Amino acid sequence: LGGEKAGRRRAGRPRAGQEPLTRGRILEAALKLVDQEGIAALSMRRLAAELGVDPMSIYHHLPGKQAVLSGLVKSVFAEMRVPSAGDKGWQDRVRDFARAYRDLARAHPNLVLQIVSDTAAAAEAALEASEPLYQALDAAGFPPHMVVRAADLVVDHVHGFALAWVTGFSGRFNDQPGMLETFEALFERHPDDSFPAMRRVFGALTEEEMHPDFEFGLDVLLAGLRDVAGDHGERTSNPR
Amino acid sequence: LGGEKAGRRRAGRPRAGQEPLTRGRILEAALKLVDQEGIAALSMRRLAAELGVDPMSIYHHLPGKQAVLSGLVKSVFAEMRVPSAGDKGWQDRVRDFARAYRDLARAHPNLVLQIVSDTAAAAEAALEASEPLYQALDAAGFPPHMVVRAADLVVDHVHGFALAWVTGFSGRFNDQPGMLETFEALFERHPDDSFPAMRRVFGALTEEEMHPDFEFGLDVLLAGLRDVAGDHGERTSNPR
DNA sequence: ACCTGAACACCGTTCAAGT
DNA sequence: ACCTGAACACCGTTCAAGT
Repeated sequence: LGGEKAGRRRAGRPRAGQEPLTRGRILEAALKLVDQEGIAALSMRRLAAELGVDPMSIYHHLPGKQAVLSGLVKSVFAEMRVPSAGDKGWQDRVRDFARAYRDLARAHPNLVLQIVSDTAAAAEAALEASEPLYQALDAAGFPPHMVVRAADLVVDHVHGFALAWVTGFSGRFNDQPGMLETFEALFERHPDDSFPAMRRVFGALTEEEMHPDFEFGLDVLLAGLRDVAGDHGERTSNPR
Repeated sequence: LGGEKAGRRRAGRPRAGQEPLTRGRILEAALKLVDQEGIAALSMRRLAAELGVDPMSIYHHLPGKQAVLSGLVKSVFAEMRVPSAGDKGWQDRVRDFARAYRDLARAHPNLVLQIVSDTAAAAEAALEASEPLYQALDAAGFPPHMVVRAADLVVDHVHGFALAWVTGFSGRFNDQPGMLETFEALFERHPDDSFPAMRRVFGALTEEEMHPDFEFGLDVLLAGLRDVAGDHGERTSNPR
């Protein structure tokens, strides 16, 4: 059950024919492992086996497991591409950013927990990725303190959504057959007069209407920002 | 470095004088351990040592480590208290829920990652806790499909905020001296013409204005919900 | 019934050694 | 310089045994 990769190698420099171990090759293998088998499958020993190498060899390129995880977060952030602004209005640009970030999470579901929790690692990479968001909010004419808060809000929302999505489909919550049934089963184990609002709401819903809706969240956030900007914001520019 | 708790015990029933091991005592000790030393400190062996018991004894009350973690999530949810509705309007009731949920996260920072990611465990406990939120949104006159989406939105936002808060202060991000300095240090390692919007925004900010603001997020969300309700919602009731 | 102890199959990482 | 192997101090969990 190791990997069909390679037999034991001899100590010393790599021989002429074989490609040497590098940070890049290690992270590539680690990402593949995490994407395919989940974060729990990533151990230094397993990773080494996958690379056909002694576990300790990895430590010459990355200082430890934490560094492997951080490296993974950085490399997926580096992949993130926000569509160029063009002549779009600030709201569409905020949407573009939020969707690009969501897509990053969607591309690596097994890494989402790491992405949203390892801010230290994400900080530098996220800096690069966040500039378009700050440009959009700045272009909207919000004052600086509102720009940061609005940016936090958008990012927090993507995090919350990604988390719900990822735990939903690995747990049994957003599963194919039956979030509604899950709820009804829960209701049945409680007195009839408990949870009146939830019973009423879920009772009136189809399975499809249960699915989380990323765009709805964006609509609400943007409408809210327009509104609140009026109070605190002294909006100045960009009619579009 | 174990714990100053107890020496080895003998096999067999607990003696008359000592309190027997129970699910409750185990979870209590586990929560204390997690609160004080973090989630990484929670191992079955360490937990057993803390209880003065053989590691395997725990398995007679909880089927495994996953069950301990789920039990922890459930017990903190059980502590959650949302202020009663009184004659407050739906928006204040949504605020009450969101604040209560945030406070739960704030009370157990080391458990936040577990809370936001273990939806399976949270489902039942969260059901109980979420009824006030559904009542508020239902009372607002939103149609059922909007109630679930609005509820998801509020919960996702609290999750995102809690995550940012918890990783902020355990990493070095929201740290006492200097989020702003951290950013400036990052900027200095990049070309002068990079990140124009972020440089402008952060340049105009005081340290205090950097701090995340939970209430701002709530303001935006509620304003957005009022707005969007007008489009899709056929609001019917509760002028207040 | 409830608790224990040895054992199994793993971990991450240090350190001294090989080439 | 780069890789290795044994060793250390941990893990979660199974299983047979104690009282």
